[in-house]
Amino acid sequence: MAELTGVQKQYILHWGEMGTRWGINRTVAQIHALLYLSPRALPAEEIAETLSVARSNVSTSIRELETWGIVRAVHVLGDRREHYESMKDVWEMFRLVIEQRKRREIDPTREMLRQCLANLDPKEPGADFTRDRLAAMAGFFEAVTELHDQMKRLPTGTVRKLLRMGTKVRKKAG
Amino acid sequence: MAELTGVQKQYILHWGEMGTRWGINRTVAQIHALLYLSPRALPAEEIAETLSVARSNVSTSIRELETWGIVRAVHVLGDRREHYESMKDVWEMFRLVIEQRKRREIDPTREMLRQCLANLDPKEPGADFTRDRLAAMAGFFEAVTELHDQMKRLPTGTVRKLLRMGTKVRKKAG
DNA sequence: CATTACTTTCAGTATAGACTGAATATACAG
DNA sequence: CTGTATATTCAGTCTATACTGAAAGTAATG
Repeated sequence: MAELTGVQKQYILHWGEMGTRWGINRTVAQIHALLYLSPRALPAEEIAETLSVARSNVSTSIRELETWGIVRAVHVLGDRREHYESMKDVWEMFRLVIEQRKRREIDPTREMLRQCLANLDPKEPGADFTRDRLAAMAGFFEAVTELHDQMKRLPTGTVRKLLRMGTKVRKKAG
Repeated sequence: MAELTGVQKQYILHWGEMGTRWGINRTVAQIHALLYLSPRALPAEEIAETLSVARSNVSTSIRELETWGIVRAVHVLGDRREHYESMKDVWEMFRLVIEQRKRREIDPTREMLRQCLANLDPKEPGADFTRDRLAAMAGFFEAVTELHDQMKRLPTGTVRKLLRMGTKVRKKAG
């Protein structure tokens, strides 16, 4: 098992920390960090040793990363074990994560807001006020969804191009 | 103390749930939801009763919301107690939260990546590979920062306008 | 088909962070 | 000043979630 370099340690610890702040399990994030920096696919056993976590914990965490679609198992000739590697395209990685978090969190929230607006009894005291607040929030989430859809249609690399165009775009819109 | 309507309950519970998924304390999120839907500012006592949490818990949570800048104390004539109200402008609210999370999480990550690139020993095995990975990640975070800066300069409402222009913008960039 | 290598599951344990309530601090009213 | 209303702090408790290790499951090998 290769020891971690100082830089790897720094990156992995930070990434784990950031993960927790965004509702992602620390170990899951650390494993992702390790694989992202690894030039070769690693077997679960080695991941467990390197990060000092239980083998079973690696198993569960890897599965989570696989469901995100940012880690996959590969096979190495002459080795029965699964080896895991991370996707290397950072933009694609975040695109996948964002798309899925949108599906799991934004979409249900939009649905909830729609439900609330539907359930709203106009005879309740303050119903008008409540409707305004719900509608404003719903509008925001619709916009976020719109933004996401627009981005999704862009081929990789175009977002970066758009950013460079930023100033011009702002002028047109302003 | 006013009882919650069904719609309020639904909204508050969902909002609390979403909070936890994004690393925000459930109670903090629930209090925000309650205040957002409330047509009048509420004293801490009433918030505690309505949500069935300890008065002290409300105190702490309110302070957190105040540091985000999305809740503030107001005074009611003939009442010594502080009453709390939420900002109602949804866009501004999210702008504040995003700006601060960027400062707390994106900026330190950029810094960490810079540090890592600086600390990288070119004699270490695989240093070139590591540098590539770090640089790619750093590029992404720079882009996110750029995007954030661009947005920050837009007056409220313009983002919505831009979204409507989306298709045209995509053509220009494509 | 027995053995070995590897992976997953899961019941129990550990732990970080949330929450409570009593104690303390603050500030207003009389 | 004294008493009362309100707000904050903090030590201890609770709880949701992460994590472990043993047991069960799966699959390759000889």
